[in-house]
Amino acid sequence: MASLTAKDLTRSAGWFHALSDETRLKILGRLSEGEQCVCDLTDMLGTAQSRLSFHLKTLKDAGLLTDRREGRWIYYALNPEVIEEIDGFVSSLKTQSRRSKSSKCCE
Amino acid sequence: MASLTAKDLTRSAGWFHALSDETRLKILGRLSEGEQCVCDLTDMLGTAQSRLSFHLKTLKDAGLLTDRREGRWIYYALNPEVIEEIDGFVSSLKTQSRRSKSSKCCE
DNA sequence: TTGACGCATCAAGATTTCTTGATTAACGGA
DNA sequence: TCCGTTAATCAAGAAATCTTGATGCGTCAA
Repeated sequence: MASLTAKDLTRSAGWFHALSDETRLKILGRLSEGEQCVCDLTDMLGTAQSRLSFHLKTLKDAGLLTDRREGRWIYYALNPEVIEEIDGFVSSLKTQSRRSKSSKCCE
Repeated sequence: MASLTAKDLTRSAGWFHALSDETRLKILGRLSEGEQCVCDLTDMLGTAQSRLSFHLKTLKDAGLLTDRREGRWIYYALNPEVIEEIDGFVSSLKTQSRRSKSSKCCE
């Protein structure tokens, strides 16, 4: 967190932008149960297909999802590596926020 | 993550929106070293004062920051409680993404 | 090879967010 | 009290994002 390059900053902001939409959080919630095809997600969200496709692309472009085709269907899944990176980012922020909280007591 | 109410969803999306901007991530990086007054942040960012104020408000409204006045100055700091909540959210997503990854091996 | 299905992409408009410059409010010192 | 400083707020325009409906592309089955 402390030493983020400009590139890191852009990438991190991209992660959080991908997470900043309720529809996309619902998608992630569903995918956290495992890989899903687009058709199942469409049923769950009850939304226009192009809208879902837009949000899936947003998540995928940010690196949070992977996809694969199987016949006519396309399956999306969480990308554990990137999610670990996000977790690392937030964890380090947490650690530092606790440190700075305690430092306030002694100033 | 699995059982998010509509209200939770909105709140979580709000957190991530607050984190989705490079300027705001820089602010958080600075505040992770401890409380800072607005004037110091202005110097660091070299940006218009109203712009900084806008981003501080965005972060504060999402719950990530606290502020306090001391004479003429206003000090901002990370809000550890909310940052822990965010960390909890992302951690649970991480845990589930690992689980679903391994489940793919056995289907 | 034709038609139906599953999904991505495109274009256009609607909405939200961001930036900038001006104004205002709160505070402390002279 | 008056003035300078610090920072929030406002208004307006710019830019980014989202939604919708239409279109296109790949795949499978008949």
